[in-house]
Amino acid sequence: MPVTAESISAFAGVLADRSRTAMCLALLDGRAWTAGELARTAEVARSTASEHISALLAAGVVTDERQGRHRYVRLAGPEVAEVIETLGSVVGVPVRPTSLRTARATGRLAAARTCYDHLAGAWGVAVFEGLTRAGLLRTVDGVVLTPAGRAWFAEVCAEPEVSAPGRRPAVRACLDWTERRSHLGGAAGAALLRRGLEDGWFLRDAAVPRALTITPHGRRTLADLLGVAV
DNA sequence: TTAGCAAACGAATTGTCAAC
DNA sequence: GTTGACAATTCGTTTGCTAA
Repeated sequence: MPVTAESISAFAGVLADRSRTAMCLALLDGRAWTAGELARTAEVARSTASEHISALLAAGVVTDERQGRHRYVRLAGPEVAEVIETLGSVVGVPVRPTSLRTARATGRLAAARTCYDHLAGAWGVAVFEGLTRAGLLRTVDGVVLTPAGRAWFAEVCAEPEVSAPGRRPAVRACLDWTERRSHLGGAAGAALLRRGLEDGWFLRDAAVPRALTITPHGRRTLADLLGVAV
């Protein structure tokens, strides 16, 4: 489909609403949410949420899947997640926390979080820079995986297809809205987060959606592999 | 001041699931 | 098969904002 002023403004127009943006921010965790969960997150009635979800579906921002009486909604893909994350970095004026709970949640998200299916926050940026320092990524004229980087991901993440030709780029520099620097997106970023969760480097924070906790084992592993410390 | 529009809400309806 | 609970959707109405 050709990119036109109309198609871009239609996409942006759908995001230009506080409730729909709140839903998209929740969906950045990469999970599928029910309409009811999204309604609670956006602090609107279920009926209103249903209308918003229809608008997001029509614009191609999200996809849905019906399972019984539930309707599961997720972001249409990592490209959409990166657009939202990048928007956040552009407008990311620091918000003064209104409570201790908000301050803690903001701090945890800034330290480490998921950006759809890859690692973001201070740890995400540190990993990106560690990969670059180690010569596994080259960041001149865009971001590419070096031959050493391909071998590294095949060994560490046990996923040789990270660099295989496909629809999704192997690596992407995704602008981090809290750090204002790049973290690792693309297939390699997703593989690294998957590996980290499977191996217990990171734990999902039950209290703060999208937030991740770096375990002592994760700190040691990332320090050994990439010389990364935050 | 008024008309038009978008967002939000609540009530009613529909569909699904689980227990009996 | 029936019934109650729950989730999602539709529809009509209200509210607030903006432009004329």
